[in-house]
Amino acid sequence: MIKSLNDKNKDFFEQVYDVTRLIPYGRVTSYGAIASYLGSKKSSRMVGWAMNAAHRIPDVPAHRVVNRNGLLTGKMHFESPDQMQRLLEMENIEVKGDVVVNFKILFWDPSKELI
DNA sequence: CCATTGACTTAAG
DNA sequence: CCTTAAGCCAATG
Repeated sequence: MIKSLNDKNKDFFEQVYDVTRLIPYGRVTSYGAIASYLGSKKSSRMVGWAMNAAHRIPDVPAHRVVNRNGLLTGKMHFESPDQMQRLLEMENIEVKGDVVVNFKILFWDPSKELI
């Protein structure tokens, strides 16, 4: 152990990354759903913050995480504002007016679909 | 150390 | 439909 990163540093964030990686292709979920699955539904803000920090992690499909209305609230934080929508459309997810069409059908709830 | 902000959500008016 | 307010908690100034 040379650098010894803080062991506790990977509590909430790491779990968020894990769940996010498990989102199936062509499906989406919400910050609240992830937060709820991890225990605190009201910590959805932290999920958003985790996504912000997830930029350094290539395996985390942050574009599959939207808010509870299917709105692409985090699109501003991508390389370009239209990148998020583009990535979604690339997975056959239709986006209209920054909102995921059929969001409620494409919605992937970790606490229900993930065991 | 205190204040503000934010990729959120829910409730109330 | 729009505005406040509250709850949550890390990061930033």
